[in-house]
Amino acid sequence: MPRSRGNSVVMVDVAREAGVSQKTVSRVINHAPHVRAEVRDRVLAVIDQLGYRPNVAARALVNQQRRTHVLGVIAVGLPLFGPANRVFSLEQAAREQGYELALASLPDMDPAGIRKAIDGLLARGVEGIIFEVPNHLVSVDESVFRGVPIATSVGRIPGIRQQVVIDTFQAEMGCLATEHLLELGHETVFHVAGPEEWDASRERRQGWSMALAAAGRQQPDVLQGDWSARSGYALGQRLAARPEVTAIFAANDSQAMGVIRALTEAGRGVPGDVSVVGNDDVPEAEFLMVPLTTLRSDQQAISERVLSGLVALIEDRDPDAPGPPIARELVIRSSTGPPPRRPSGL
Amino acid sequence: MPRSRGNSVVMVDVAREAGVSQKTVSRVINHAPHVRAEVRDRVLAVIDQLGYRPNVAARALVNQQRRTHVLGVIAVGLPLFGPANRVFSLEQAAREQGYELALASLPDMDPAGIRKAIDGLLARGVEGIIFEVPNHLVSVDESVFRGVPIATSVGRIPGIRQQVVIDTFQAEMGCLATEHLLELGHETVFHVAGPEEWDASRERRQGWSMALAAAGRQQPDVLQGDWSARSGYALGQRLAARPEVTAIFAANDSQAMGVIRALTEAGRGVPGDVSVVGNDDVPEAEFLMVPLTTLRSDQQAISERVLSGLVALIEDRDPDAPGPPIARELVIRSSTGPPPRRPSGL
DNA sequence: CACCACATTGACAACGCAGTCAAGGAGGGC
DNA sequence: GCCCTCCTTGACTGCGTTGTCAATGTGGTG
Repeated sequence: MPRSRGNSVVMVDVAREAGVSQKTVSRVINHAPHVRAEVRDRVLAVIDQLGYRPNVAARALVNQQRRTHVLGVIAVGLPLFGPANRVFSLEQAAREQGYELALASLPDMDPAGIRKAIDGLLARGVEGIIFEVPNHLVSVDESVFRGVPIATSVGRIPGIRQQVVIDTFQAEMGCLATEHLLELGHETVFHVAGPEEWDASRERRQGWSMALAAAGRQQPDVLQGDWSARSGYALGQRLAARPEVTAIFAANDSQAMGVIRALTEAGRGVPGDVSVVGNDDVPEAEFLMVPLTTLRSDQQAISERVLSGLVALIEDRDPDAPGPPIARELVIRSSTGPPPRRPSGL
Repeated sequence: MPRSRGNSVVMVDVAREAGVSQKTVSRVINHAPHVRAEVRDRVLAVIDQLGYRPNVAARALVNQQRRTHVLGVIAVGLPLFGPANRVFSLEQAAREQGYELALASLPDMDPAGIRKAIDGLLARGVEGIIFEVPNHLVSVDESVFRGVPIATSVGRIPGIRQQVVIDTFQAEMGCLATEHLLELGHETVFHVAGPEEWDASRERRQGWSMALAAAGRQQPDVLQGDWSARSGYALGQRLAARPEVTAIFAANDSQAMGVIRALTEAGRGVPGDVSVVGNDDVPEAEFLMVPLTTLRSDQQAISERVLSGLVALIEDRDPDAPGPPIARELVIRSSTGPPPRRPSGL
């Protein structure tokens, strides 16, 4: 019976050993004033000796879910580079601000699953929720949040009051990519999009669309993928068959890789015949056989702002304090260049 | 003052509304027997109507940290594909078994950081810890675990009793890759390794070494990288300069990508002049310009076994129950082939 | 009809901790 | 030297839940 009373060292044990009352131990633990230095040291020594650890459950209970210093994260698509990286940088940012993260990872955006995840997080006493669900229109009723503030980097979720939204400039990314290709002299730019239900995908597409419109170019039909290299490959095969295609903006680097593979396979060189831009700047992008031109944004800054916004909301401060600027840039490598000369005059 | 008493619906509220005692509500919640169906339904209706949610803190408190159904995960290197994928599949496996995960993500293997992470997890009342720290010899004293069982897929951590270890056959992976290249006719196989301090890296290297020894081949010096494509590229450049290199086993797919880039850049074709094998089978591997021959193992099965082993330990059952077999296989694509003909006779 | 067994329900205690309030002691001003 | 103040400390209580045990009701058996 191993779990008999394993770590049963509780405050009273420390108190008895140190010859003080339980309350005094509590005071020492919480750095409360009015404890003689000598007593404090003695108590601390006993704590160390006995290996005492406060029981969070009791603490949370008495504190009436006031300060658990735990923030919840609801993440979808963790195997993807973007979300995984986001969670990682959030964790770092949280640690810096003295918070811990409770992660609920979901395979998809099923509303029932999301509701259950929120319930679970709330049950664990999180003070706020970082809602990394890729679609801000997913149907969650305000009531499921029970007044706990939330932060998101996708878009304002309708009907939720306690909410801070950090703009990640996805549309601008699409714009930057498209402008770069147009500046190189391409007639127009084709787009291999991510899944329609992801905000980031839709916004990047809008940016692409706006840039084309601003330049007065015709807007080709969009090819819709699912972030995967596989989908990029399949869509790339279709584009490779169309001679008028000379420039492609893929919504992420994985898709861009698949597109490049398909083009190469079909005998169309990159960037000689077709230019390709990705998005994310995955660590491998620089070291592919044809180094990928792509878009990068400062994930660490985004996470810091998401986090400080949420903490501000929790602590009743102004959630819109500036925070670090979010850098974003086009990284030009080898997969983009001027369009090929027209085969026959003009 | 938004955080006044947000979700103050507690059991007594439900009890009062339903006209029963608080204890009866408790029974309904916990599916305890001896509650009349009619009463149960009435209570459930009130719970739904009032939006009551049990307070975990109180629950955990009274249960003496016995059953929180939360498992801790200590993960290092989350931005890497392997660890991120592992956490994801662990989360799924946990959900299936009725557990939740509390994640502590660490940037490195600093022992102080690990100790702090364990403390934090323990403080949150986890019943077990999945120790996804890539080196099993990292110095953690048994006492910091306070009797909580741990599971790991790296290797038995010395001095810890309550422990279940799942073998992930890393050495076999190295073996398979090397044998494949030897069978193709290569004289020997060069190895671009991962960081020395990662168990997985050392084991893959051992497998490579054993396969070479078994075939009676000479064992080239190892080039040590850090999992990144960048390091693969740097090391690949050195290998590209040596004409005797015709086969390379890279410890993961990212490094393999970098190696292939370096080789190509130096004018050595893959697989025409040099064959390259990776490890992990990242989703992009199939869709690179030269589709990567690589090794794949069944992450889902590994996670299931890690989890069920840990749960068995927690529930005092046999932790070595079989569980699903862990499939691992060589995926042969285009980056490997027979060695080139010797330039001059023999 | 008496009695027993068992289903159903509730009153009360306890979990580990921090808040409240009061008691004791030391120090300073008159 | 007296009184007031403030520092230090401890006894007691309550947070929301479940375990224990007793009380009540219900039905079946002899």
